[in-house]
Amino acid sequence: MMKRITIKDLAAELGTTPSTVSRALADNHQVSDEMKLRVRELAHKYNYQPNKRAKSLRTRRTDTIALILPEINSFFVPEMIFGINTAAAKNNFSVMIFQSDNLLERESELLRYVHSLAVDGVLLSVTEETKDVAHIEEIRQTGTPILLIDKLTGTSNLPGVSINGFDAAYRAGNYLAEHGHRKLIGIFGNPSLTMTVQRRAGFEQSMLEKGLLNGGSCMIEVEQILELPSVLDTLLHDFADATAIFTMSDELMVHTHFELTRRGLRIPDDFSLMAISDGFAPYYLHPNITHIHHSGFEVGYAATSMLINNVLGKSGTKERKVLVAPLCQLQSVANLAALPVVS
Amino acid sequence: MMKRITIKDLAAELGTTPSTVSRALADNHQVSDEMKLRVRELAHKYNYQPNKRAKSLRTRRTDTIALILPEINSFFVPEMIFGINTAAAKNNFSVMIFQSDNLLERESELLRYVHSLAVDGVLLSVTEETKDVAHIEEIRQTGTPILLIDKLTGTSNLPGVSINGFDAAYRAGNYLAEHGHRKLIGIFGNPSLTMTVQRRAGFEQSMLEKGLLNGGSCMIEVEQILELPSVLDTLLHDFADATAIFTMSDELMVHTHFELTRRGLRIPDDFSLMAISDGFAPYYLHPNITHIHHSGFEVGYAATSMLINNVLGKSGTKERKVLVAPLCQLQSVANLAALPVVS
DNA sequence: ATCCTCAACGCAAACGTTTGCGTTGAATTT
DNA sequence: AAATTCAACGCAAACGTTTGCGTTGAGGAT
Repeated sequence: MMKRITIKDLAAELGTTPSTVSRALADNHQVSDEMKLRVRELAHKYNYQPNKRAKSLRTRRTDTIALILPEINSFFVPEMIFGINTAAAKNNFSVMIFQSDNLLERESELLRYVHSLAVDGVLLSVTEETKDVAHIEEIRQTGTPILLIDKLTGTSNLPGVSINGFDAAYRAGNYLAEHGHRKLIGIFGNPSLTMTVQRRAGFEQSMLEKGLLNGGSCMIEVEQILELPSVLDTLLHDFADATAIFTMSDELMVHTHFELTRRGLRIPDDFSLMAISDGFAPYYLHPNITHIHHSGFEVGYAATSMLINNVLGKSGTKERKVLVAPLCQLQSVANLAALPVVS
Repeated sequence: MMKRITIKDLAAELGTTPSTVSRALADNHQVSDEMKLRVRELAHKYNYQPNKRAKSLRTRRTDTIALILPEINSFFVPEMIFGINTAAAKNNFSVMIFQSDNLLERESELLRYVHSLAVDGVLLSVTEETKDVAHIEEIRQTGTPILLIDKLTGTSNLPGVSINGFDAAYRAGNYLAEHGHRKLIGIFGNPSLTMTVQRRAGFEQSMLEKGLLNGGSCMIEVEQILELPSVLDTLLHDFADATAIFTMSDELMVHTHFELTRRGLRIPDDFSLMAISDGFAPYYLHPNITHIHHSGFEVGYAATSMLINNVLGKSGTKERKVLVAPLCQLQSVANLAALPVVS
């Protein structure tokens, strides 16, 4: 177990001072080429690694951002982390990950905690409980940039990046309508999330414009995924003549897909299925699910780049950024419009 | 933008010194109850947050561990991160995440980098390229505990935690054999991974003991998931009378499931399907896939607990720990043994 | 010979904590 | 009354860096 070697050790062995060694390693013009060479050789010989903690104490920069998210699920989140990590790595930043477990209380704690960690910025995906943003503003006032990611607050107008949920659901509705589907079932998640509100609104707007709102279509929200089987039982009975189902998320999609095939219903023959999805699960299911691609990678990458630019002072924009999600046309939606219309 | 308030500021306002404030906040017996009260009140009034970087510089403890993994996929990894995070949070530790992109070169860089970050320990999931462990030992010699996680090295005997892949695959093979399957197809991943070697060996051992090795069964390795469709084409043709398929991972499982259903083959009527899985995807697919549950959460949690105990000096064990993966019996395996045996 | 310039380096403070040790004054003991 | 004890606090160094400024000496200009 070797002692960790410091700049002082190098200085002592070279018969110089820490300041010169520091400058030499930083390639400062104040030190001669000869000295730079000697320093570098010794540093390499001892495999010297600068202590970034000490450095950050002095420079007040840590090159670290914190990511706080409600939970780590298997759909959207991994890709988002991937995007965040690559953007961070590109800028030589590190990222620390924390979970709020969807609890406002824990979110507040973590915000204070990362502040004590003196990170350069924080990426925050708010919990379902987060309405008031006092705890966020509290940290923000200290000068630590905070950027909301994916899950934004509804009431406040804090800067953040996410996809345009309204638009995504709106275009999904249009796609179904344009493929001749007149009776739709829309399945949504927890209604207390702004994400749900927006997507539902977009879908509703589409149905309104296409004149599908009051003709055997329906929209429903399931808070717990466990409720889905029984909800679908009711739905498939009450709206048996619906031709297409839309789900606002991957989780709802895979479970809906499962429930349909479990009942022996075929996709897209008996029901068409469409979703807003991260873009992976659609390829695991048969037939591949037509979806609006909500890329976790892009959201993560864009948000992290913005935040770091903010930290580096390259950018002063503190706006909300919404990404548009492209449509990915696969095999789960039947084109009824191609058939002769029965009047 | 308020200046960050420090222990000095508190001391100045209270007419005392930083040392007393520090002790007061630490509830040290050397300071009077009255002073403690005054300090706490002021600290609360100003919402004082101690600077952990400064603290860690002095105490030589950062309460942070680093996690380095080859990639962030959607199957095993998210749950493992979840497990790591909860174990860390329980001990008031933070975790930083880095990706090596499955490159040995990058792994070395990251190892040096996290060392310069002065983390208290590191969780390392090695790349497929990692044979030599010099770069790992280099950091280890400095006193930073390193624990391998999930993906271990084959040659060296560095401490680590993972599941018993041999045993998992062995029991999967037994399960299939005991359910009357005599001709099996085993599908495995990249053969250069020790994980693959072990699982394959376990499956082979089972087939050997059950006498299935040379009777129309086969084992195959696919390096790239993209190869799977064509590989299955060949397999299903050459081994058309096989009754069960085993896949060593989630990724192989979902794609195999897809390829089967795409071809109109029914599970388990035409083929039984079994896998080693993280335990989520089996429930998305129909029918639910019988699997050996390789819990990412448990692996992550166990490893992190071990590492932190090591950091805290509570434990000196530097062994390898293998977890056993329980069998989860669902609907994808037909019981042929219940049928009368045709002689 | 004197002055100025400038390259190359050292000194020391600072970042915000923790902590060993010394100091103070009051209370207790003899 | 002198000595001892002890609670409560301050001093200063230290953790490993960075950085403003001062110092040194050599070389060139006058």
